[in-house]
Amino acid sequence: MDPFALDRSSPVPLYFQIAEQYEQAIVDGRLRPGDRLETEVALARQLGLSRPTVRQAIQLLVDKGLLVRKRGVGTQVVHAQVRRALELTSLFDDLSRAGQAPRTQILGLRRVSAEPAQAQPLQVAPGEPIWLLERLRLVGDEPLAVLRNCLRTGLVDLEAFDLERQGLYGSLRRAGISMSVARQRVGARRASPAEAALLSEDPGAPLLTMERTAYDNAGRVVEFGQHVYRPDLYSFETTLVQR
Amino acid sequence: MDPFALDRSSPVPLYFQIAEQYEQAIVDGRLRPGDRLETEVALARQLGLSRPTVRQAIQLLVDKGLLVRKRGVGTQVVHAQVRRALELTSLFDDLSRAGQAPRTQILGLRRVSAEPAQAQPLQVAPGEPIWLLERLRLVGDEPLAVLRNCLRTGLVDLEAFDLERQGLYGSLRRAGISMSVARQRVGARRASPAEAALLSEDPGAPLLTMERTAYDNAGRVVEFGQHVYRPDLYSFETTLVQR
DNA sequence: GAGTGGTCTAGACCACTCA
DNA sequence: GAGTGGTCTAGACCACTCC
Repeated sequence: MDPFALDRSSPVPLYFQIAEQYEQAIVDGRLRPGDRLETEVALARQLGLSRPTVRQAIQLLVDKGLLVRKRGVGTQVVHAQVRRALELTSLFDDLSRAGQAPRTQILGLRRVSAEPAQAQPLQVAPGEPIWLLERLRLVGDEPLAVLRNCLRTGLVDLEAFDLERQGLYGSLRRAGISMSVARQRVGARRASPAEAALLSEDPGAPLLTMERTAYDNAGRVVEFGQHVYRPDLYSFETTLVQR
Repeated sequence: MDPFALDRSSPVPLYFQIAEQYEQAIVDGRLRPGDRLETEVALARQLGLSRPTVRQAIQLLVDKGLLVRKRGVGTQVVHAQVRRALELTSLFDDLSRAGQAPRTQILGLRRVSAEPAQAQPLQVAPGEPIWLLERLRLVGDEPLAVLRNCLRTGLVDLEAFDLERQGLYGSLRRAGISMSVARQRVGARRASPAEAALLSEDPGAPLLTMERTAYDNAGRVVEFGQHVYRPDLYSFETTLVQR
């Protein structure tokens, strides 16, 4: 490993700068699966930092599934091909980063009265107005997913944003709304006739489903989504870490 | 919140004791969604601990998606019905804890020569001997999933364990092998005729699929699984946290 | 016995939020 | 301006692994 370049005047925390450089080294192949890192104490001495700061950096990468630690032994790069972990982002971000040129087609955006099935996850009273957004996601010319989202009104005026270009999460970020936590459930079912038509699939074809409820950093529900994906074009990848 | 009972002679770390008691309070309803916790400094003073220790406890629950923090504001309980997050466990554990009396039927356990498709994820040479384990999981009398696992030989003698009663992960734990990290991919596809017969489904019915590679805390591949689930009986739940 | 990561202390300064 | 969480320091002792 090359020496680190730390910028103490940067607003980026030191532990994050360290973690970024290690992550890059792993992705680049400068650190290979099974390689041992230097000990936390040695690293702290070399970098002129305290051990807790170095430890915080390593912990970040352990949580991402890139490193494994063993007491009395040391810290090693995990023996796995590194792929991007599932993060709290939208499908739009996922595909943009994969360079696949996603497009979005708005099928409908309107204010409706919340039905009980929508009101409950959004934690509003039934009959209250909510945003209902339906979109078709395409990658190239292939339809990929049908996205259906419910949002509380009052948070943001969705019609003011270019949802086709920025995606929903990008628009929310621009409005100053940042997601903090999300719960999601992934399942499967047959395509309805309408979904099959939109996705160029046979009726009854298997679809991957995802339901997600997202919360801001005040713990309030921001968004509830029910999405269906073509399983030949999309799947969900997660890294699980024992804590 | 009631005062905490900390046991400094316990081998359980103090930060974990604190986190456990908060988690219990949230599950019990003594702490309700939106409730504010006391400040980290105040908590440290009351508990007679340093602030970093208290902070470590809170971080654990933030990572679990139970609490949200906001600088300049405070720490709150997230506005969500609390459900168990997806952890690094097996389906057997999942169902046991849900009180659903899972059963396992071993369809086959044998040593085979690794085919390339099996050798690659296990990181052994093609043709090397590996364990191949096929099981049918049932809940009550309903078939739930077909589980197919490949393991490196040499780690453990699978025939020495009662896989029907303990599950695979339980057997590995007994053999002193603990999982540290796992990567998994969830998708969907049609049932093959054989799978349909095992799962009491129609051929071509939609199935939920999961591929998982698990690593021990030396970063070595331990297990590679390809599983299919009946989507009416099982789905995958995850909590995503912005870091 | 030497070396590792796991836990913990008792402070410090800062950026941010809100009144 | 007061109070919050975010970051960072410079140590300490312990449990565990390996030789």
